[in-house]
Amino acid sequence: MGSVTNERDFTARATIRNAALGLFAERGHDAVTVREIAAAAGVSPALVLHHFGSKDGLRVAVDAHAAESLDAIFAELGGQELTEMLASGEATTSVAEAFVQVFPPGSPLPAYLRRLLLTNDPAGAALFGRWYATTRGVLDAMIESGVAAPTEDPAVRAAFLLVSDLAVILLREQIATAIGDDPLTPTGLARWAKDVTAVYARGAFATLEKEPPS
Amino acid sequence: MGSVTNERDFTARATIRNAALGLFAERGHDAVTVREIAAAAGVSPALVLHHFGSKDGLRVAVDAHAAESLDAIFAELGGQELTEMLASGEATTSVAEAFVQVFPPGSPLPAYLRRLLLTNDPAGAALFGRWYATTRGVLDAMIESGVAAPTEDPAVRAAFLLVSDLAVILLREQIATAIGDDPLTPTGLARWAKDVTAVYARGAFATLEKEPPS
DNA sequence: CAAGATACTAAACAAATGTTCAGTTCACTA
DNA sequence: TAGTGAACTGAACATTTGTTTAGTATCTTG
Repeated sequence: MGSVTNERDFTARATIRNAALGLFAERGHDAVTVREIAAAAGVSPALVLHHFGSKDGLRVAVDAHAAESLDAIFAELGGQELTEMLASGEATTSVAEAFVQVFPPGSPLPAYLRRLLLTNDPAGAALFGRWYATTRGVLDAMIESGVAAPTEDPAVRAAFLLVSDLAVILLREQIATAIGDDPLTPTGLARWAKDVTAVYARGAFATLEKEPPS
Repeated sequence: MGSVTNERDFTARATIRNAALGLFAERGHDAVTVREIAAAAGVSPALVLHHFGSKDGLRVAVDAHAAESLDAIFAELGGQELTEMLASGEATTSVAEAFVQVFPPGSPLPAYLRRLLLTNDPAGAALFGRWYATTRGVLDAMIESGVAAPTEDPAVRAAFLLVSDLAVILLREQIATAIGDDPLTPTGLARWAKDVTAVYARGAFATLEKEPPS
């Protein structure tokens, strides 16, 4: 339970939590009132407090729910697909790609992930910590199997790869206006992944050792 | 005027604006009250409204001031230093590096840049737009002069380079706990820049043409 | 120096906010 | 069926919020 694509929980508690997730993601915790959440969920403001104790309790519940959903996506990357990817040699270890494949277009989770990582609350820090550990493990495995290039500082390398990937989600809107495609759509992601893969494969500086063939 | 390192404006208006800048950066616009800003600036709450009309007017003024300071930093990168960098071949076109060199350790501007880029207000979008245009120009110049590798999609390439750089500032705290060094200190940045430069120079995947020696 | 504007404050106000409480409906079970 | 507890609501409460207003000090300028 807890998947985002098929949400089968229609209890009032879940409805409230989902309404809060959407509003929190769009406008931030402090800018959203309990009354707005209640109205969006179609219940009375008192019921929100009845189920979650306080507005902050609701925030904690939404954080946990969002973190669980987000972890489910990331787990796919670090888990099963790693073997396939190592075998095929394809580099599809991208959080952004997983987002596009799993989430419906209007999902509030990308925007909520943004809030989660930017507000200094422990839920965001814990999420990043787990994702970093997974990234580090994948990177080590890739290096050992000869897919990824070795590096003197694998801690920084793993952080750079993760962070560059998350930046697509964090700066989604800005990237969209800059390149003319939303990077969290199949079309935009295809453009993005192609060029980023080129950088990861050959770098971004002109190769000084070899002269370019043309 | 408007530099951050030497702030010579000691008028009450500037004091209030700077106090608001710090509080906004640390806790977000909505979580900070006019009374807190007034207390931090050592003035009465009414004076805040007297100078800026409303709390939202203060936010706009702080946004403009922060954007001006941030633009001043970025302008150095895209402007004068570009020529030197192209001549020397060194790759120091990093916003993060400029931050470390220019800002005092406890500067609120990195955190405020974070808020600026995450809240969908026009000031952040405009800032990113300017920086993207500059990055794009620098990239084109680097490609033409043979420093940077050509790419089929320079719009995406420029966005990726800018966004990967900004991510260091956006995810500063998370990176710090992950790698054990604050990337916005000279020590941490040195580690970061070294490995990122390696990726930009040689990529992150193992080169497939040559078999690994082991 | 006179006077007008500007900087500044204390106090109060109206609206909004999180929260509480008494009471009602509903579901399940003994 | 009677009853017990949970789900749920409407209304009120206390506090906090941004803002206003009236008045005082301070500075500038003729």
